[in-house]
Amino acid sequence: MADKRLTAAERRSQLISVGRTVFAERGYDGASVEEIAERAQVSKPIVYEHFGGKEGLYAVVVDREMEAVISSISAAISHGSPRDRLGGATLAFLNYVKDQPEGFAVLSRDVPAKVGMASLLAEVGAQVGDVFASEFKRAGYDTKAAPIYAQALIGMVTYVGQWWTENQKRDIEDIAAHVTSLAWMGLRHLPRKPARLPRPASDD
Amino acid sequence: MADKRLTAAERRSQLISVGRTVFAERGYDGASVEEIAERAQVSKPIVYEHFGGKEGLYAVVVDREMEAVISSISAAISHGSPRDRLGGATLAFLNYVKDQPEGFAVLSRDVPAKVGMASLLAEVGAQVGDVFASEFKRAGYDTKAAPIYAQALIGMVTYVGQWWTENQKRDIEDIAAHVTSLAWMGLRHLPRKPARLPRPASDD
DNA sequence: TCTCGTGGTTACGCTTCCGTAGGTTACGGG
DNA sequence: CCCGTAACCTACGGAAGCGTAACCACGAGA
Repeated sequence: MADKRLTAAERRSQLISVGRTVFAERGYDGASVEEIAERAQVSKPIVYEHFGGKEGLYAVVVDREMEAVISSISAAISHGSPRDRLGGATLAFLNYVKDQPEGFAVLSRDVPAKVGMASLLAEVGAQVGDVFASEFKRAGYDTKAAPIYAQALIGMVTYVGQWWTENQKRDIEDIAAHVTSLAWMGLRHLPRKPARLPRPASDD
Repeated sequence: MADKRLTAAERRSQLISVGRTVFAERGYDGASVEEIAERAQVSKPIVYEHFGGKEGLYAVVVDREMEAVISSISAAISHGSPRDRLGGATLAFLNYVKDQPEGFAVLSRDVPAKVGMASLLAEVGAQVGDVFASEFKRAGYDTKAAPIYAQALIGMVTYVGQWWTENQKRDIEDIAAHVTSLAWMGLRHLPRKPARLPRPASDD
């Protein structure tokens, strides 16, 4: 039955793991402390003992996952040519999705406060936007457009990651290479001013 | 106080509108029938009278929004050059985000069943993937990569839409033009085989 | 063997909601 | 003037689910 008594540290670590699984499956609101306790073969107050409540456990889980993604991506963009950095970041993110699908699910789901994937991506987006802005300035492009491209790239990568988890799991490096290629070629060949779009046929 | 008695049709239509707002703010689980009823200046059983329950109202709201998005995009891609179609679809989607932010929020949030944005995008993704596949075949490219590019494009557009709602609301046509430009240029200049990515520094 | 701390448990109060049963007001036609 | 029907309400049953109070078990040292 393995209903041995664990030390506080062991139990805590186990609860974090179980909690991540349950939060990934059901989201923050949908997850119940009882289910987490039950899956850990333990009763509810233990969870309160260790984390003070649902939100406390959730905070720990999210924090750990954020840390994991950030450090992984940071390492990838720390050196190399611009193109290598773009490709490295893409691959790093997609590898996280592959290796930690539960963590990715937790971060992607709706969250109570201002944590989670949304805020992470907002920050990454702002940083990428800044990098683009300086590059754009050098090349004589409109710097005000830089954030748009940054957001577009992030959306590209994250959505592909989401898609990968839900469909046939192809080779992630292959996918990363294709996505990087699309992004890089798009950026390299940007016109100084984008072409005007056809007006929709609604009014005028 | 405007607490007049409405006809069934009027009340129904009002409840759909109020429901959309509340579902947009709180999501399906977070929304309560009581709050919807309260905001409609009506008591709870009225909602059950008209829609049979929370899920019934939700289904109607989602159905209407799906219809709106699909018809808008369909119109945009029905004619013109490939590039115009790409730009038209992008603009149509972003215009929906702009004009119906509540509807977009409802569709984007987590949902109980298999409805909502996720399934919509999955379908759109499959269709775009098919178009790309035939184009790729003509041009002698690897057709197996087509879905990747389709997903990447969809992620790009939807994430930019999301970002737009949360930040300074710039001119949507301008944004659509930039996004289209990035996508189009990326696609036009795709290499036959993407460059290999640098391996991450982990193993081997 | 007593006792004391660590790692548990059962049982409950309280709130929030969904969904429903049964009663109440206004209004138009005979 | 009266009655039926369409629109609406108050009030409740019951299920989750969070968080807590209060009580057990068991092993190690005095």
